[in-house]
Amino acid sequence: MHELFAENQAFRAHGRLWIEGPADRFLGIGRLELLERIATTGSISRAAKEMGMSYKKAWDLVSSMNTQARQPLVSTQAGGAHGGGAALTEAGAQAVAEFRAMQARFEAFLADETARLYESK
Amino acid sequence: MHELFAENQAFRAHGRLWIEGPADRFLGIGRLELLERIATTGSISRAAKEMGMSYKKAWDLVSSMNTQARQPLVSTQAGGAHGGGAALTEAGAQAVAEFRAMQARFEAFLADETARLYESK
DNA sequence: AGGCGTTATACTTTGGCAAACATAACGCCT
DNA sequence: AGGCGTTATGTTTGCCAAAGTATAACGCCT
Repeated sequence: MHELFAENQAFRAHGRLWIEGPADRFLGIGRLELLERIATTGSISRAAKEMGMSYKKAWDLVSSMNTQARQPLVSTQAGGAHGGGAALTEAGAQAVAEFRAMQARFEAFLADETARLYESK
Repeated sequence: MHELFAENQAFRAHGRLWIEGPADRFLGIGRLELLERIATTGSISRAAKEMGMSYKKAWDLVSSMNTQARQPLVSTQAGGAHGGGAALTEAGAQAVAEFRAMQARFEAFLADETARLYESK
């Protein structure tokens, strides 16, 4: 047992991981979740509502990702059947898959570091 | 070369790492730097000034760390020679060393993930 | 043609939090 | 005793990012 950190595992390694783009933050856990919900709901507004996020904020995030990436991650249509909608592009689906994997490796790293806090020297 | 991320290495994995304590954030890169400067300057106020941080904020951070840890990380004296001062305790020095190492492993992880963005599949 | 739900974008308001300000206490030192 | 630089703590101010409000355009569908 480690001397510094208390016996009841009250200390844990936490963190945030994201990909920084040419202009701005490009993709983090929040944007990832938004992309996933756009994929399942077929619309930015429904994805935003599910996350308790304003449509404006969601749209700004999508815009930030689309303008930074070589190819847009989300394709949109204003008007049409059901008023329009949005979907992931090929590049969008690929970005989701890659960042999910990166995030999983990060969570393994954090679990490892938390364990290390309590291992005897 | 990867299809998603542009040719000029404009995308990089970034992140923040910290140790969450029983009540609150316990130790991150900002608090670490503060502790290190307390060690070298011998005072909270000088450490804060070096970092462009208000004394109050620095004191609040020290207080948060001292109350969460089993033993205080920083010992202080109000009044006395030169008005008083502050120093790292044994536990404080140990916390600095351990978190420095954790942060170094994290930076290696980030460099690895950045490289992975550009490796061919 | 008009309705609907969506995307698209500008403008205004608000809330939370960091910074600034203020004050007291402490204990050596001259 | 009084000054000094520090710790210790409460209160106020200000800022800016987030949220909210408003409006327009789009294109299927009845």
